Amino acid sequence: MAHWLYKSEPNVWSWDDQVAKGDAGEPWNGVRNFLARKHLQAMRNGDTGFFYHSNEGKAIVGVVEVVREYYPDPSDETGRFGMVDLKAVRPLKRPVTLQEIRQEPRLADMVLVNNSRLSVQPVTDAEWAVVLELGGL
DNA sequence: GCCAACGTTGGC
DNA sequence: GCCAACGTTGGC
Repeated sequence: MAHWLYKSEPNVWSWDDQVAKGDAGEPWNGVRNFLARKHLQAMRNGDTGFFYHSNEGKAIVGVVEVVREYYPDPSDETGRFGMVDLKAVRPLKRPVTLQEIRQEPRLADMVLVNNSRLSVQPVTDAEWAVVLELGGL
């Protein structure tokens, strides 16, 4: 099973918003980047990912799961981009901040550190375990 | 609020 | 198919 990281500005779509949707999940729409699309297309039902708050908070705050695989994004007029549905699984006991991630040698290769602008990123199994550990899970 | 980094667009 | 210009993102 693969792992991912999703970035969202909390004033647009926050972890609390995601939790409020419950098990029904919510489309992760609005991606307009080809590399991010590639990652979305590679996702499978049951894949888990981190929910990251950019700008405000700058921290990984929770775990989400893919509940619907890639399908067209109706908000994309060009028809080139799609989305997946995500549901909230559980929050981290404590948020893992970007600062902590930068200071952790085992996370030096995380995409978040090296290409912070990519909105949907792959996370390796090793990185997944380290972040869960830092987050108290 | 600034600015660096990056991805996309469009002219040639 | 290249590359300059532009727009956007996101950390600080």
